[in-house]
Amino acid sequence: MFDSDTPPPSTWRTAASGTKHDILVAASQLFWKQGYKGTSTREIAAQVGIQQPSLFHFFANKAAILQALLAISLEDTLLASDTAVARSGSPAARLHEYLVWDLTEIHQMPYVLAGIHSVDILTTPGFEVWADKSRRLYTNLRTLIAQGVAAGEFPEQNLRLSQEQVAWQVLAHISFHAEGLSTDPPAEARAGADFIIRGLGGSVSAISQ
Amino acid sequence: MFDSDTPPPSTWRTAASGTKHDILVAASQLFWKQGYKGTSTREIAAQVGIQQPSLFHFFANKAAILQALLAISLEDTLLASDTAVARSGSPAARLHEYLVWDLTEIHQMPYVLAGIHSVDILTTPGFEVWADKSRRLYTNLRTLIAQGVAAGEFPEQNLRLSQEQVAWQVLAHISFHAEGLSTDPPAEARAGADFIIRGLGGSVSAISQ
DNA sequence: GTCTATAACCGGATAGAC
DNA sequence: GTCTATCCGGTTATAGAC
Repeated sequence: MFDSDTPPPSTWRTAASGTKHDILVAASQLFWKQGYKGTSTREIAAQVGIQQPSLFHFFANKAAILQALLAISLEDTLLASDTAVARSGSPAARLHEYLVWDLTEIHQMPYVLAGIHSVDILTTPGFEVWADKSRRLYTNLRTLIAQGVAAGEFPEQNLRLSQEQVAWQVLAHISFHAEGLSTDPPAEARAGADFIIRGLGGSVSAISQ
Repeated sequence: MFDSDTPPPSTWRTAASGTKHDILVAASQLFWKQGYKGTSTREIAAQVGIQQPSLFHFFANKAAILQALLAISLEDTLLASDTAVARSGSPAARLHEYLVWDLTEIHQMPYVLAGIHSVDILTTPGFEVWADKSRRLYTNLRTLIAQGVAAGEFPEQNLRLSQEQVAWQVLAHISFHAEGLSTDPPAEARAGADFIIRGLGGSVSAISQ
């Protein structure tokens, strides 16, 4: 996906310790299990081992925690998908490579970045930036699939449905990982990318690893 | 999936009108968009056009609304998956047939049955019945895939991961339908089932429709 | 940077009239 | 069957001490 000298900026690797980091990890797990609105700031604080008002020393309000997680979830991912769209060569191979990268990230990061992309969150006033990034990410997915169709690697299909299918496959992996079911992350990332390429009607064996 | 003289019992078709039905439709849409905890009984009532306390004439409490939706979501589906597992013949064909039936139901029913199977709901005290049905449904999915592997229709794979992939594909279709993006439900149900069979490593063309 | 105390608000649910 | 009025517990956020 990236040349060895140009890795993607890793937002979450830079803040890998400290109370602020602990809050984000705890919040992401609780948002995944219970949803954003369903998680109280008391629960987050309890998980971290501090009192509820202490959260507001690190984040202005509850929504700021959510926005930090959206940044981690969307910024690198959008960048990587931009790169995948712009590059030349087999679209199916580029999509596969992007997916392996994304699913590998999911297995490596301490956050559980599901439950923060729901309809109501992205339509909340003040979240237009994230709604826009989310929309651009999904547009990139459709573009990659369309390129694959044009190249004869995928059959004709409903691009909007295919986009939804790909996006929800990623959520399947987040959930699988968060439930502690992962035993061989690289193998599972590959299995996830393979599943999607095959599902879209492509051939995995045609992609040179 | 079923002989023409033995259709599955349709829990949701029997209560297709009235205020109680309207409450379930409104609640399912809001639970999908905002989650169970994130949806207030006042919002549900407003959507139906009644005052909040009037809800409690039809349902003992908020959880009873959720349980009614879980019944609609799980009972027929579990029954259909039991049948798919028990029948003889090609496992891939039986899985495909079950998926087409399930995805077609999703497109026909007035409810949006996502957002009610989250971890925290199924682990709530008093919800053991639904947790059990959910577990049995997922076991059936794994069994069908394992049968397909044994029959040589699918390659060896991580059954737990495959189960997760199949389950989340169904959620992709619920979301696609709920967003009003559906234009040709039968075609989309088939496309969804095909995607999964191919994703699992099976051949769609080998399945006689 | 973390705490206690508390303000202001919103949640589910009940009582009882009509 | 639907309403108004209301209780009570939980929620976010602030004030201010240490």
